[in-house]
Amino acid sequence: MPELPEVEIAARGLRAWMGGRRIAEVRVAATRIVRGTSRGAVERLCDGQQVREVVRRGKWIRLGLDGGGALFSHLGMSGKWVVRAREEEASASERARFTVGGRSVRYHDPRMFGRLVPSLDGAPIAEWSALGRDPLGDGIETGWLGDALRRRRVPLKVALLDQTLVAGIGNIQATEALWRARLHPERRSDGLMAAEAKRLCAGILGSIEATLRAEEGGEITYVEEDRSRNPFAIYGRGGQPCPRCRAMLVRIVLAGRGTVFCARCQPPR
DNA sequence: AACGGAACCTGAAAGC
DNA sequence: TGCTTTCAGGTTCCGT
Repeated sequence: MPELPEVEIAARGLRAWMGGRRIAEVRVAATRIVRGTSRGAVERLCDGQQVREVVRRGKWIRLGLDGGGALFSHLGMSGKWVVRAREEEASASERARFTVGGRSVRYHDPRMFGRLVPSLDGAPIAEWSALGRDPLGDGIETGWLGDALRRRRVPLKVALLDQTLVAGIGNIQATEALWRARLHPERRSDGLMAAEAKRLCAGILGSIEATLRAEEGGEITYVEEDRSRNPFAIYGRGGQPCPRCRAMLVRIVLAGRGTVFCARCQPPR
């Protein structure tokens, strides 16, 4: 599912396909994707507008339009931006279509958890304003992360999933970052030593960068669409040996989410 | 107030 | 073989 690296790749795609170009035609097919307002509102906002910039923060993308408005995009769990020839037929999961530069930029989202949110004056929507630091855009550093974690009293995994702390981390990146940092997902966030916060900071950035390298280029495939192409070290690998120490990877449910970790190199405390 | 769990969805995989 | 059930999880909402 889309987390920071996948959304970053989507933003790069949108920038290449739409940046500086005029939207000649818009069609939003699924009302559920828009929510709160009508699909017509999105169509009226974007129709004929030039895309001035494409910015990503966390798992959100903001398309800035030359008329002053903006369109915000969240991919939910199965959203994807793709480019197609204009004449190519719509797939069953197509929810919106933007004709730009002679090509067709399409939003696919089979499960429809994603959202397209119009902002008439370009002002940030509440979800965007609430986001914490973006590891790539803002950068994160050890001292800040350690302080922020110590102010909370939740399992580390829960803290990492909180978009108001570090924006863009989802279940996969949280799992991978904790493994890289050799930290147990249930360790309490207020009990971290400085050295551990340093490892976690490096783990977050390392995992995001590794995922970006593994997934960039070509059209993106989410791991649950094709499990044979799992680029992650331990996500989705419960019951298999830890790639670092060969102990059996354990899968638990934490905060309602599948959580894989190595009981040997991610000790409970 | 904070926290857990359900709901929202559909396609794929597992179970029978 | 084919139908049914379970699972996946980002975010919001609701009940305790």
